[in-house]
Amino acid sequence: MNEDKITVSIVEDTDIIRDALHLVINGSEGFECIHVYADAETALEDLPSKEVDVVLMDINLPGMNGIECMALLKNEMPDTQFMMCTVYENDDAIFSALESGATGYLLKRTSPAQILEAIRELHEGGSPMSSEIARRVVEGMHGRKMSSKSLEMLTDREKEILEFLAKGFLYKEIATELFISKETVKSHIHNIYDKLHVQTRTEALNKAFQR
Amino acid sequence: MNEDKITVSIVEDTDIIRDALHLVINGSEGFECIHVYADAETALEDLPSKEVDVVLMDINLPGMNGIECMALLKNEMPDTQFMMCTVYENDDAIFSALESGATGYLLKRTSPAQILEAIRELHEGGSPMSSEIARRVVEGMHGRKMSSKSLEMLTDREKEILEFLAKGFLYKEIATELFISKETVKSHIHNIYDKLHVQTRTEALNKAFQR
DNA sequence: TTTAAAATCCCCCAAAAGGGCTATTGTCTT
DNA sequence: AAGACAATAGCCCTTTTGGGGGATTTTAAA
Repeated sequence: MNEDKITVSIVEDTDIIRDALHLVINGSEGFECIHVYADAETALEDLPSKEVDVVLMDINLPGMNGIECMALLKNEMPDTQFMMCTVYENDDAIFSALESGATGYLLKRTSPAQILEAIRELHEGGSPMSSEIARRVVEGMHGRKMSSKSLEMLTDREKEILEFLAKGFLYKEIATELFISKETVKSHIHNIYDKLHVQTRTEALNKAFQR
Repeated sequence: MNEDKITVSIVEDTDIIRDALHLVINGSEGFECIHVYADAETALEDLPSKEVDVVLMDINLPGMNGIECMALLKNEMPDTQFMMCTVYENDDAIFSALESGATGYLLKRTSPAQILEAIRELHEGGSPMSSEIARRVVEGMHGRKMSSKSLEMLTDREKEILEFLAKGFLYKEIATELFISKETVKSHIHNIYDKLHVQTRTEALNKAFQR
């Protein structure tokens, strides 16, 4: 009877919000809120022994913050989906949450109906994000490929060799890979460094890609 | 009278789809489709001289593909928002589109109503993505910080030195920065390489960060 | 056809990186 | 007090990098 319900846990320190979420979720067809926690430490103790589909995690918690807590929990519960649910919309919080394993990210002003919809979407394999969040994420990716400014001066061959440099290949390995001599590889790299105004491999990679 | 309309252009080679989008957009309150193109080359010639809020761009075009076309257009029209609209959902297409400047990414099976909603969202500063796409993007970010598995074995000092390695510092520069000898830096790096099972700086950085 | 840009290769040489090994000094935990 | 670990530092040695040149060939453009 409830094998088709989506099970949810909540980690949220503000009583009113926690209780409201609890009520909304339990009052909705197809959802069941099975645990609530007021802080990271309690959640860390109790949650790993349970099975739950989705965890709604606040970031601003007393003591350990929600991102760290989520990162630790995700290790022990790799199949559980974590949705950050917070007022923070600064890039650091967003990126470190997503990099640490969150798959959804909602702002607190999201309506109950949207939260339920997001939980369902998360459970079905999507990654619900408030649209402002999505934009931040996408903008974080812009211009990652090649800082076209410097890179467009590179020839195709040079870009090809740059790819190998990025993979950490030795000159002689690149030479073997491309069926050319080590000296030629050196020449190309010399030209690449000239064009990018750098002296070392790492500088070149930092300039060529965004990192 | 139409300063509040969202102006849209379409680049799409399939006649039926192009016409259908055209009709849907022009038939909807608040939207106006002002140009349509059947291929990248024509769009590149004509679009930069126009002003348009949103461009719907197909990826699979005859001749130049939509991603390249969008990258070139984005350079000349930095304020225009580009939404990729395609059947492709492989990671390469998604990432290179977003890295090249797209801010939205829809799959073709999206309904007309959702497409209109997405255009509006895009125009208002969001980044509409089909949920499968969002998940791919988010998964692309997972584990970017530090592959905690290998990195948690590093001491604080070692992590500190790793940061300098990432910036491309020479051993002696790191030594100066940290007020220790070059030999000590070398020792730390040696230990880092041991723990990460690598032999070179670039390998270490590739393993430590996700790139 | 002349020119220019790419791609190819070689030599010399110095600086940097990295492997291996040992050793001292703290600090913390048993 | 003993053991473990971290941070510090040094020495010897090899490989890799990267900076200078210079040279040839192929390809593309003017």
